[in-house]
Amino acid sequence: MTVTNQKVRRKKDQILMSAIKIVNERGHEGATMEEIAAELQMTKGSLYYYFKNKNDLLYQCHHLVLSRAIAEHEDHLLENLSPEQLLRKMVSTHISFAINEREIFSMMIDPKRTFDDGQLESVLLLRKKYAALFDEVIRRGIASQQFERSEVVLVRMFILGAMNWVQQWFNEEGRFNQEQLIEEYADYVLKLLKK
Amino acid sequence: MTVTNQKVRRKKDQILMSAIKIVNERGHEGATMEEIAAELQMTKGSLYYYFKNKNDLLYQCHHLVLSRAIAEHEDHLLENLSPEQLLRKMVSTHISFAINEREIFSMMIDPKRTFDDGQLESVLLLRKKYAALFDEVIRRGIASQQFERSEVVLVRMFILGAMNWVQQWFNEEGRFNQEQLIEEYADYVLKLLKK
Amino acid sequence: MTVTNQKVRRKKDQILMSAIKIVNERGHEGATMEEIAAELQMTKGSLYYYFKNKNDLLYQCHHLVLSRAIAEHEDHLLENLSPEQLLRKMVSTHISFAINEREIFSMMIDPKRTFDDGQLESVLLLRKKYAALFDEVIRRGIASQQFERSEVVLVRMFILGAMNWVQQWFNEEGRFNQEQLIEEYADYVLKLLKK
Amino acid sequence: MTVTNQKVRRKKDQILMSAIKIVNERGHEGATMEEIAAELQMTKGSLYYYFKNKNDLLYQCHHLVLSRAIAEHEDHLLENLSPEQLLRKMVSTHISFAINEREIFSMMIDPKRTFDDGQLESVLLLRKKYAALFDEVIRRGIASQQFERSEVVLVRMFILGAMNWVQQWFNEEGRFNQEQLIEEYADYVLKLLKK
DNA sequence: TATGAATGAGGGTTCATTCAT
DNA sequence: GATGAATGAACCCTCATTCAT
Repeated sequence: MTVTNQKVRRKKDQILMSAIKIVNERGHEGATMEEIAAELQMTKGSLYYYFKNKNDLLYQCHHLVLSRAIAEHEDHLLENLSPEQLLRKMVSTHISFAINEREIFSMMIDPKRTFDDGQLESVLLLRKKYAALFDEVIRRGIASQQFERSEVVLVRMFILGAMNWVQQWFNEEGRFNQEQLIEEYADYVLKLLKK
Repeated sequence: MTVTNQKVRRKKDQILMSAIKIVNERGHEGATMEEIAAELQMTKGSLYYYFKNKNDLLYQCHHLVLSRAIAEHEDHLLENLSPEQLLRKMVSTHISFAINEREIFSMMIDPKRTFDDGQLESVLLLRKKYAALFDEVIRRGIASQQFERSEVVLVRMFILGAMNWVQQWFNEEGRFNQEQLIEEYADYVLKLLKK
Repeated sequence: MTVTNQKVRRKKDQILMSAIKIVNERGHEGATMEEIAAELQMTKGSLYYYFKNKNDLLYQCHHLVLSRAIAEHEDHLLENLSPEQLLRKMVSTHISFAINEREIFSMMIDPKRTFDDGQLESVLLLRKKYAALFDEVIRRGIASQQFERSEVVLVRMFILGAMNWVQQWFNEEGRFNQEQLIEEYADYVLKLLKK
Repeated sequence: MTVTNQKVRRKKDQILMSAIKIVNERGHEGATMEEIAAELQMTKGSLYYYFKNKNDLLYQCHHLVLSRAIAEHEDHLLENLSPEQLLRKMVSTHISFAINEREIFSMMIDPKRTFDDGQLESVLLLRKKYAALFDEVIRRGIASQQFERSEVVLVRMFILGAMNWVQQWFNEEGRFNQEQLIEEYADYVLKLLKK
């Protein structure tokens, strides 16, 4: 990759981070190209040098986020842990993303109304991949007879939903800190799954 | 209340129903005053006779839906059921609302972005009341030693999150229908809570 | 037709005239909705109450103009004149339109790049109708053996082109006035056609 | 001229050819500097090394095309042909340009809208020269008593208009090909002029 | 009460143009 | 000579809101 491409890549990433921040503050309809640009002391027009249009920008935000989370989960999968240990790590990763990269993760909501066909396909693929990681662990647990047989897809949805919701209310100053929250939630998840 | 006021009240309700429908279809940013009015064969301008502005209309939609859900839960609470039976009913009510009043209900997700201060206070109050209903049942279960001791607030958040998330993916044509979904989810909830 | 519809109709016509004027001065790409509105002391946004978008406005301009010209030609056709007399009248009408309603007529130029499929079809139909009026007269002349046999379509194109071009250069203060021009051009046309 | 200047000259010509092509495809408002540059695997910015601005580029396109057409006509004038033969050749040249250099040639239609004062003067001069070539032939024909006496300017306008119009409708796939069209049109022109 | 009509602020997008490197 | 990057003005269009009737 040329030096130039690296610079473009870095700039694109900056814009993405800026966009993610604004979108999270204002919602993806409330976020304007103007604001996203202003965050980086650029002008609206400049964004179009890097992204085809607002939708494209939004799409790439989404893509970036999901990719990172997937990568982290995949690292865990390579570590050769028991299903329970593995799942605890994944819960931790997921909730950490949801809280600490709140801006990023909250974009998981409602792609169907936002993206066009080409983008949607790609996003849906990535989401499927993300979900599959959890399904995989759950299936391992069932196979090793540590987890109860169940509708894997449904229980995974249940768990992901519970964890995603954390962003809506979690607040560092509240009664629980992040670690406690994660531990507690991991317990819930395992109680749900184990025999 | 005068006859006139009754008529106004009735019209307001019609508008709310129309608004709820459109908002559920298009999202609250995608819904336009034009469409909401058209649904009732009115014109945009007329809406402003009944509601101060779009925000006010949206707020009252939200209020209405949340109130109804609360009322339904409260009915269950009066029925003198076991904590388990009660919770199953509440899960059913909640998920039904989440699916059928998709968008309006999901305004719960981020009211701070939508409502102004006066409205926000009222909404937050209603939400607190809503949450308290679940806490109440959980506490009853713990008191009767059917449910395990736990951080009531945390586990309630976990459960509500799991159920809210349903709107993101549930689809009538999928592998599970609404009833099956509810039953399964109720099982999960109870597995989580019971000793 | 209701009174209201009449008022809308009249307003629409005003806007069309305004649009025609601006488009003629600036070209249809150079003409902005802003300017068209300003001409009538309206605001940009108001135009969208009457027309779906710029393209629609442009389309209706075009349609209006052609319809009027067609109507005038059709009046002549009913008058029971000899092909030569008829053609002289049509030349007069066409050139008059081209000069006096310059703004209007110059829109006949290049619809393919401006209109979308639905509009294009309608415009093309109207143009075909317009052309057919001339073809009809030419055919009558040939049938009555006053005009020479020829490729009707081609010779009609030749004639219309010659007349349309007048708008590009004619100028009231020039060596010829409008009447002289029309008479001379009618002579050319007939010289071209007659045996 | 230095070697460098020659290279610049050659590059300028390449750009002009590219611009002419794009303008002919997209119209002079639809053509973007980006596209023109892309055609030559250059970047937008580079064009500004060779041309002051888009208008300048357009102007030079126009100038080039018009000059070529004039040159071609002048070649014919040197060939010592009869007025009729000469005119046929000129009709052929003109129509060929009108069709093949569609957009550039049709800038002839309204230069006042496109060019600034300095450019306009030059263009108008060139056009006058162009028209004069036709007038010359017509006068020769009248002088040699082959053509009928007439208002030379008017009849020339008539003829040029008829030929320019060809761009509006001619289409390679139509009933007539370019050669047939030219022959037929030449016949019309001569029928118009000859005694 | 209801509406037709108008408004204006603002958003997304395009593109000619500039300029440091 | 050439380019990458940025700019900003302008444009089309949407929509909540207003107000006279």
